[in-house]
Amino acid sequence: MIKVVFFATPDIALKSFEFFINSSDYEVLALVTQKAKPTNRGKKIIERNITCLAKDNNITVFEPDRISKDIELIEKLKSMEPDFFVTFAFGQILSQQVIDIPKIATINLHASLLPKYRGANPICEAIEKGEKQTGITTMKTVLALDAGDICLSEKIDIPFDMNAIELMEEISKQSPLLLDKTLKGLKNGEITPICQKEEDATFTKKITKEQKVIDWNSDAICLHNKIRAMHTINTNHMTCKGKIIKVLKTDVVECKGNECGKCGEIIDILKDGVVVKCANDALKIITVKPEGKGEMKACDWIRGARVDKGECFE
RNA sequence: CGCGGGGUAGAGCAGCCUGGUAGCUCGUCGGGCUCAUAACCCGGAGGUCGUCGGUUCAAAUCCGGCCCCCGCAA
Repeated sequence: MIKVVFFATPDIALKSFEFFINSSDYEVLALVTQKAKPTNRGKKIIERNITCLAKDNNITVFEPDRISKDIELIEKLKSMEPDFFVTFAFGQILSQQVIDIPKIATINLHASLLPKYRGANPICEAIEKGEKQTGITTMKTVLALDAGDICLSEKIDIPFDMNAIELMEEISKQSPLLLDKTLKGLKNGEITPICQKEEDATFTKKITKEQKVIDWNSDAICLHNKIRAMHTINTNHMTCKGKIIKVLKTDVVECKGNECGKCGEIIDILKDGVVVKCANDALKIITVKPEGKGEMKACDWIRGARVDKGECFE
């Protein structure tokens, strides 16, 4: 039995955590996660799915404010004598003291093909940059962000219409196997971690509020990438008649010349979408979510909103 | 008690303020026009107006309770 402490917070790590719990090769000693914060409307505190899963399986849950400074917790973890620490979207930075606790190694799974897209936001940014492929990488955790020696990686294709949620699901699905192979490989000495080429490293940035607003003076392809990158997590929006309209799904439509309209203008209403002129080509809006409403087809929305061809989005 | 929008036909909405015949754009079904069509014309079906109660001669509309969905902010 390989003894593991799992460090994770959001749902993307859920399947991996579940894998460790259910596998007879592993013993999950504890889950370390971020404290649940008041979220949603009202001020309800909703327990995270991963915490529920741990509790359902009688696994100890730790929710430190800052693990590196929690001496009591560090001592507890030491006394558990783990073989591995596995971190996957944990959300806190570990100190060297914590990294050194497990007998074999502290391993991190990162959602990109390192050394590209290091940092907090690799999934969205890979899509936004129009990448046709990304992946997941396991590495030995070091103090510098996502800079540890690489154990294994797995490539994942990004089709033209894939959004961030779908990519996350794919990553979530493929992660357990990669973690399994990594841990067993390291334990048996079959894996020799390879250091990253620092010169190839790129870093992702946090998403800002301004990035969420659709700028119709961009190229259609850029907007398409941006919208699927931000899908549901940090959805892009536009304004129409003073209301916020979130844009969930789009496609790029060829548009010859610049005579067909100005940027942001609705140039066509089709059965399956609303076509809006961009700097280059046009964007077909397929699915939207208006302020206060649920997700709906763009053509359904435009029917009820009484907006016509020729009008502009801001 | 964080702020706010909403629940009306299969879909998206209007109507509510100022109670009195269930409306619009689509879809669907039938028919017509057409070489043809996602276009056009004619006709039809389809709604306990979220739910419970109150006021009233009369409630989608006014009043109160409850349920559900969503946006912002964090």
